[in-house]
Order: sequence, then C-alpha cells, then structure tokens
Amino acid sequence: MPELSSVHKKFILHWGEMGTRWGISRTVAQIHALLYISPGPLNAEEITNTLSVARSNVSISLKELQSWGLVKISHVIGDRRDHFETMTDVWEMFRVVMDERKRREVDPTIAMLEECLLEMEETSDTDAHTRERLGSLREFFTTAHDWYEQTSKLSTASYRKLAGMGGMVLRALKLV
Amino acid sequence: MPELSSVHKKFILHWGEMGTRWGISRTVAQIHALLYISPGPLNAEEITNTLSVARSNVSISLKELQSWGLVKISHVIGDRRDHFETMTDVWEMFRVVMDERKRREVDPTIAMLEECLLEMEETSDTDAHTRERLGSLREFFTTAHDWYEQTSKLSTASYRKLAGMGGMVLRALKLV
DNA sequence: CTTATATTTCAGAATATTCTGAAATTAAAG
DNA sequence: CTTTAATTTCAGAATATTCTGAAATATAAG
Repeated sequence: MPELSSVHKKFILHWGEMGTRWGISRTVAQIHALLYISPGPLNAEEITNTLSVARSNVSISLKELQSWGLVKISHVIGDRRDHFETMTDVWEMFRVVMDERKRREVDPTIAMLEECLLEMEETSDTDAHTRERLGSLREFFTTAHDWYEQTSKLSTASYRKLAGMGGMVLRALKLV
Repeated sequence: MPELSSVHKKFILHWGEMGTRWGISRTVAQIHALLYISPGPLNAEEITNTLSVARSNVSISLKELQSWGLVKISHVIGDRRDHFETMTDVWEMFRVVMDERKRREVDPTIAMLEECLLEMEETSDTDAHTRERLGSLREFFTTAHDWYEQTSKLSTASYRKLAGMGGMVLRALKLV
C-alpha cells in the first residue's frame, strides 16, 4: 500500500466515519479498513505514512484492534519490525466483533438486570410494573444470547447456506 | 416516577453507559430507560427533575428519540403539556433500532461499496485484490440485508418461536 | 557492552461532543 | 389582543475523547 487510490481513500474514510457512529475511534476504524484492503501485512510506519496520523496513535490503535481480536501480529523474514494483518473472511470478522460486543456489553447488561431483579426479590419490592419491565428485557437478552450461541458457531459456508434460504426456512416453520 | 428507587437508578445509569458505547448520548439513553420503566407517559419537566439535567437537554434528546422512532408524544386530558412514552415490546424496540441503523449506516455503506466497484469498472482498474475485498464486503452486507428483510417483519410471537427452536432448526437444515 | 532500530508511554494539545442557561418562539387560555 | 405556560433554539461552557510529539523503554545487531 504505497499510495492510496481514490477508491482506497473513499473506502477508508467511509469506514472511519462508520466507526465513530458505533463508538469506535476514527483512526482505529481506518487502520482496520487499510489492513483489510492491503494485499499483505503492514508495519506500523507504513500505516503511519499512509494514513498521516501520529506514530503513537497507530501504536495505541493497533493495540485496540488486537484487543478486539481483529488484528494479529505477523513477521516478515529479515525484518525485525512487527507487521499487522486482519482476517479476510467477512463473516468471521463480523463474528469476532459480535463476540466481543457480547462479552463487553450484552453479558454485563444481563448481569445488571439479574442483580436488579434479585434486589427486588430480596427487599420484597412491591413495584410489579418495574419487575415486569426488567424481566421482559432480561428475557429478550437471554433469548438473543442463546440464539447467538447457536448460530455464531456456524462456518462461513453454513452461514451462506442459511442466509440464502432465509424466506424458505421461515415459511417451512409456518412463521410467515 | 416521582422518586427513583435504587433499582431504577441502577438500570437508568447502566443504560446510559451502554448508550455511550454505541454512539448514543448518555442523556438520550437515560431518558429512554426512564420512559421504558415508567408506568405511564411523562412530560418533559418530570424527566428534567428525575434525571437532573437541563430542560433544553431533555427537549433535544426527546427529539432525537423521536427521530429514531423510539418515543411518541401522547397527551393527557386537561394538560396541555406534551407527554412522552416508548414502546414496551422489547423485540419491537430492537427492530425499530435495527431498522434505523440499517437506514443510516448499512444502506449508505452498501451504496459506497457499489460506487467503489463501479468506479473500478469504469476506470478499468487492474487492482484485482481490492476489487475482491470490496466485493466480499458487499456480498456480506447485501446478504445480511436480505436476511434482515425476511426476519425483521416477524411478529414478536414468531420471533419467540424461532428463537426457541434455534438449535433444532440448524440441525434440521444439516448445518450443524 | 554499545549502538541502532523499533515500540510504547504519557502529559498536554487539539478536537469533538454534550450540556447548560438565557433568550426567543410558539401556542393555548382568558 | 394580552397574558401565561410550554417548548425550542443556540451560543458558549463543560466535559470527554482523540491525537500528537517528545521522552522513555525495549529489543536486536554488531
């Protein structure tokens, strides 16, 4: 990736903006986009030059991407610098992001709801309305959680198959 | 909601924090949480007092929630003030958020990818690698889009049924 | 061990976002 | 039409986040 084409730029800038809308910093998302379209692993300096951001920003952002499981370090023979790459299978990429968001946000939310419901039991809280609302939310989250447990383990091939059958499955199950 | 119990507070604060992680302002998410557990519609002043934020902040946040389709204005006889309420069906709530995010983020991303691919065709770009990567992303997004079109229209009852059958469906389809 | 290269850390600057308070606007009641 | 209540707007303040640049640390080569 010595020089970015206009298409490369368009893609990287768009991905960066999307990141900010989902609570991910612009640079983190841009680096991810760059690695995704790069034909091979890149070192930190190449990323710095290509995106025109500070070296330190790249360092921290790469750590962030690694903590998400989206980026791995690789090495090139005869070069002691770290190189970085991301997966190319988009379904896998999506799954990794979902797993991490589940771990960081959904699981703690279920835990919070359970704490709330437990506290209401223990204090013999008479507020049936609140109990009902928090219970519904918990039911939704745990159902989604279970469903995700089942489907997230599918291979890319199975996912494609299932997605392609969409409507048919629903009709077969008499849900439509 | 004259006074918030400790459970109410815990829930509202947590929901507010989750909002910030998904690109939604804390106050917007907190108001949503408050309306969700409120036994009836609330007016702006009640929200202001309960959450201790500026009246103007409440006004703007309520507009934001309405733009998402999550909050509707309602009226109470003998009171000229606007009152606000949110849906109580969690699956419906989730669907509304997904619809809006699709419209705001997924659709523009698909459009961007198509523009990129078109531009590459038109300029006879020889970069097969980039073409392949952007193509994979588009395929993923359009498949997800189609799948969502099918399933998002399900009623709450059907969704429950489908979710409950999770593993069985997959086994029947020989995907596991 | 010394030197050169690579990487990380972190305080503060730059930027972006959210929130407030006062003023302006809108709309119902009298 | 006038008064009063309700709501919105918006400039600037407060806050939070992201980013930079310089210094510190780590690691490999010689």
